[in-house]
Amino acid sequence: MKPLGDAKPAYIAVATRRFAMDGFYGTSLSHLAKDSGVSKQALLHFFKTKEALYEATLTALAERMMQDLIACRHAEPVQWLSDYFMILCQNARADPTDLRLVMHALLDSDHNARKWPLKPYLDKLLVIIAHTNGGHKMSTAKRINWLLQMNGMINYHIISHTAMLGMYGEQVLADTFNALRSSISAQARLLE
Amino acid sequence: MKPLGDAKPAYIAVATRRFAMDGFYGTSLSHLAKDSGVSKQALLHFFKTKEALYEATLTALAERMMQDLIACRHAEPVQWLSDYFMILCQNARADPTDLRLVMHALLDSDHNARKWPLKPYLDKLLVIIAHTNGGHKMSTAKRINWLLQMNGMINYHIISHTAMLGMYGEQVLADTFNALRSSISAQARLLE
DNA sequence: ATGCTAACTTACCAATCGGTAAGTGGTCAA
DNA sequence: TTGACCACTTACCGATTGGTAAGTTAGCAT
Repeated sequence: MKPLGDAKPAYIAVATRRFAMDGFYGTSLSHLAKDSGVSKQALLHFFKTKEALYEATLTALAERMMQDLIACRHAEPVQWLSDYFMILCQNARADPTDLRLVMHALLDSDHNARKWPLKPYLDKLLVIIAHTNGGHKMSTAKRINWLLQMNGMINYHIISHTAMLGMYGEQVLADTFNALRSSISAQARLLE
Repeated sequence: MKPLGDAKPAYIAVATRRFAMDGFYGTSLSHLAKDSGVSKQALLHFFKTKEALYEATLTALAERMMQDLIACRHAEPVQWLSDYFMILCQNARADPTDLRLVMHALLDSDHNARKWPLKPYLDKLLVIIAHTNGGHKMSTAKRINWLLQMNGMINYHIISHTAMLGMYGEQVLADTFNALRSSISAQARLLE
C-alpha cells in the first residue's frame, strides 16, 4: 500500500497525547485506533502489545526532551539551564502534553519495573549543572536535589493548572505563571 | 449483621491505597473487593458507583490533610508552615500514599470536572502565608506560587523516588532527601 | 413472634478490554 | 507474470469491566 512512509511516528504522536491525558490504564487500544483513523489491529501490527506502544511513546519523549535541551545549548552553563527551563516552561504552558506524560510515567514506575527512559536526559542535565560555578562544589545528591526542585516546581505548576483554574480564575493564574518564571530564574541563579 | 460499626472507613482506607498506587482507571472494583475481603457488591452497597467511592477517598484525603495542618499549629506562621511541610515530607517518605493520590487526582482533574476537594486546605495554607511578614506583602498570585513551589518540590521528590532509586541507588537518594529538607527550610525562610 | 432495616451474597448482564487468526489488496523486485 | 512482502482489515476470542436484580442473614424495636 503506502510506500515506506512509515506511519509509526503518527501513531506514536496520537498515543503520546492520549497517554499524557489519560495515563496507561485510562487509554485503550480502541481509543488510539479511532483517534488514528485505523483499526485496532493496525496498531498491533506495528507494536506487538499496548505496553510496547507505551514504551515507544516514552522513548520518543526522551529523545524529544534531549533534543530540546541540546537545542538551546549555551557556552555559559547557568545561562544554558536558565534558558532551557524557561523555554520548557513556556512550551509546557502552551501544550502540557509532554510534562503530563512524564508525570504519568513517574506514577506508574512503582509497580512497573520498566527502566526509566529519561536517564540520559537527566544525566546530561547533571553534567551541565556540574559545570556551573555553584554546582561544581555540590555533591551529587545536592545536584539531584536542585534538579528535582526545578522540575518539581515547573511540572507541578503545569499539572495543577486545570484544578487551579477552577479555583482561582484565569487572571490570578496568569500572574502565578509570571511568578513561576521569576522562581525559575532565582533557582538558576543559585548555581552562579 | 454488624451493629452500626460502619465499615465504610475501612473500605475507603483500602481504596485510598489502591487509587494512590494505580490511579482511578488502573483500579477495579474487584481488586478493591478482594483487598477488603468482601464481595464487589458490598462496596456498591455503600458507594453507588466506582466514581462515588473515588470521590469519598478524595474527600477523606482532604480532611486528613487539613487535620494534619491544624495539628501542628504554631503562633508564629513561618514556624507553622516550616514545621508542617517538614512533617509532611517525613510522613510522605515513610508512606507516599497520600501524595500519590493527590498527584493522580491532579492528573485526572483535566477531563474530570469534579470540584477540587482540597480547596479549603489550600485556602487555609494561603491564609497562613498571608499572616507571615514576607507573605503579607505578596500578591495572591505570589502566595500561590510559593505554595506550588513548596508542594511541587516535595511531591515531585516523593513521586520520583522509585525511578530515582533504580538510577542512582539508595545512598545518594538518602542524601538527596536531606538536601530536600534544607530546601524546605530555605523556602520557608523566604516568608520571614 | 413479627416485621423492618442494614449489611451483605450469589447470579447475572452487556460492554469493553488486550490480543490472535486469517485474510485482502497494493507495491515491487525478479 | 509471478510471488514475496507490507500495511492493513474483518472476524473472533476469553477475560474482565462497572453495574443490576434478587435474595439471605443478622440485629433490633415493637
